[in-house]
Amino acid sequence: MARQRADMDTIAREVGVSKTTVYRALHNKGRIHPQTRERILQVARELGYRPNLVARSLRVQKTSTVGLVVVGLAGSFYSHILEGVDGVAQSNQYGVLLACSYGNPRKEREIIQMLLDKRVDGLIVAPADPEENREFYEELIASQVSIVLIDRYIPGLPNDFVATTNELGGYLATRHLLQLGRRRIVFVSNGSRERRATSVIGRFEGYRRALAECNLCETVELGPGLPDILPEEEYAYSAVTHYLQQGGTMDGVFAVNDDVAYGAIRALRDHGLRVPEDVSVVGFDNQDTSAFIFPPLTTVAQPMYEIGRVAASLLLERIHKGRTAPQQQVLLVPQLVVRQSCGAYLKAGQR
Amino acid sequence: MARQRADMDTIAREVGVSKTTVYRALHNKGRIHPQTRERILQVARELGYRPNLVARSLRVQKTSTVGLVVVGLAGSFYSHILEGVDGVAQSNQYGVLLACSYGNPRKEREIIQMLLDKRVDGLIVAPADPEENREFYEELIASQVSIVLIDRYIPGLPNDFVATTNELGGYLATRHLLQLGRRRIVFVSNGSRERRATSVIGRFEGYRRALAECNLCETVELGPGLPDILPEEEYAYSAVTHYLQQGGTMDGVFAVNDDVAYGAIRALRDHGLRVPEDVSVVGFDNQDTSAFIFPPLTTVAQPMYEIGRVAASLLLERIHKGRTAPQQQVLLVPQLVVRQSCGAYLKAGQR
DNA sequence: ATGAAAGCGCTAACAG
DNA sequence: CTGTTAGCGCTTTCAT
Repeated sequence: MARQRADMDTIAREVGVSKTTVYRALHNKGRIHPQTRERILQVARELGYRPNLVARSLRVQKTSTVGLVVVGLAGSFYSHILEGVDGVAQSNQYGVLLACSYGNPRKEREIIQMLLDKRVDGLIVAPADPEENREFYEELIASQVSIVLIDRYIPGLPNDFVATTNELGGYLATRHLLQLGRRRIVFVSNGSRERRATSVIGRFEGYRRALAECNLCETVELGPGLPDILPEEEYAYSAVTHYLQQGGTMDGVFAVNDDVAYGAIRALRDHGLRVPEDVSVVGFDNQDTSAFIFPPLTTVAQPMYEIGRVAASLLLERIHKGRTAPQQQVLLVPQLVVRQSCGAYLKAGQR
Repeated sequence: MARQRADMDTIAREVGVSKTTVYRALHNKGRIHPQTRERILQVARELGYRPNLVARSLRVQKTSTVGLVVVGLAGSFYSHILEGVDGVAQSNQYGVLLACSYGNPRKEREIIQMLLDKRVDGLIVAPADPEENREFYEELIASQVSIVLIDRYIPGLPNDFVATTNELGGYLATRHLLQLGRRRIVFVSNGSRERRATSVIGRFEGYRRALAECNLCETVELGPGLPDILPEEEYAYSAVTHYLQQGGTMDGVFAVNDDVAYGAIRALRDHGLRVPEDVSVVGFDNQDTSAFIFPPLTTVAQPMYEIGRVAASLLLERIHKGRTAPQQQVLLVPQLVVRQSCGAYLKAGQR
């Protein structure tokens, strides 16, 4: 809190009017003599007056600040969401208080508590776990905290949230592999905590549905049971390697996200398998650099910037309308981005 | 600002003591009868009391919040810095108000003004331009605002900042290319605004110095003069393509950052040149996925998380000590990460 | 058209 | 060991 600048009282004294009049001039509210107004504005400028927003916040019981809690910043995933939120916030004169839970539910609670103590007007959060903080969130909602969940949700919780239809994404990815003639398609996931996220569950369900449509009822999942190591790329590498060494076979991989896909591809290669000739791989998220890896990754793109934008808009709406507005659960549709890792072009004879 | 919860007055009334006593109990300060204390704490818990940090901020003239202004969130670059800042902030009970300037100096000023109006205790900013806001920053510093610049600085400004020794990075990258026998090495940059950033200038100087050491005095820069298009990868693609089409030649590329390197590599390939056989490429930043692109990118790694961490620590120090502490300009040393795009392994016969 | 006064919820100096 | 009082800088009601 640097430079002790002039406050409204100083201006009032300087001009010889009351604080109230200064207020009216500054906000152009109520009747005020144009000349008085001008004089006040003039002096305010000379003194370099700047409103003290914390004083205002205390008075009006509103901070014009939202809290944003994400699981992690690594990868381009939350970066884009952040940009979306930032955009809406800036154009509505809101501030964004950001903090990272690093996937830790306890830390998530502490962060939210802190944000609430700072009296943010609302919260956007990507919850680390669908169950562990359920009660906590129920209480928040019961006590009228404006909150919108993103990316993952907490089943049964009556709140706003916005995410991708992960089930559809998983379906599209898997169907694409099936259409390329792949029949032994494995699902590669990413650590036990993440595995419980609704986003991941959705992707898996889509995978299962696509298989079922081809009368393939056996799902194979690589990952569960392994120690949770990071980064996810390493986790996937060891999951796939382990499976291959046990004699497991596959001709298609649906990776729960692009990082996992990178790890899977490396494992496949190190095992002497070619991608996409021997095994087709599809990822999820369309990370910024997935177009540049080798082979360029076929993946499911989520409209991440849009998720941030919509979440922020929804939150502001909720803040303004309070409980009156109905809960909204916005699902954005993902898109399959076909590149080389699945072999579609190979198959099409374009190679 | 949801749920109107109990305040200190409510507790005081409930327990039958004064607000001051409640204060003492809550903060465990001054003499207070253990029993009174217990009773107060008990009631506070029952009422779900939570301190109102905005009221406290107003009173103590300190918000325990820092502002963080970055130029963009795309790519993993600022993500890691953000994590570093977030880490330090969290462990010191500070909040982080984040906003993005998108490289626009005017927006940068507006954001900072807003953060200052919100009375952040200090600022961490990656300035969009080294000149356009010079006066603005001079005024900030003159009015005692605690501020630490990151990544780029404003020459001649007496303030704290932390960045990488970009000159050294540029030197290491270029020397590596020279040691591989490359002699016609071009520098590929990224748009006119970015080109003015001190970080970019430093990299170029390092490039020049390395060349000079080999008695190569001709520097070749690709990019200047072209229309500023985004993403940078596209910009680099067209810069390199353009040069090649004009009959330009090269056997080495030092790209100002990894995104630019990706674009350069693609342009080279599309022109029938092989990387690294015909042209060696080195990037800068060591983006998360640079290990996965094809060929894996040789690049200069900046300790980004560390930059964020140090910047935040420095800022907190500055906030606490005010003007007394001397200005610190911390430079962190970058490291060359040798992968495949330069052909080092090729050369070493390890292929 | 302007002003007086109260109060948001907390901290802190001072008094007892 | 506890209470009284003032005040951070602003907004807002009520009065003039």
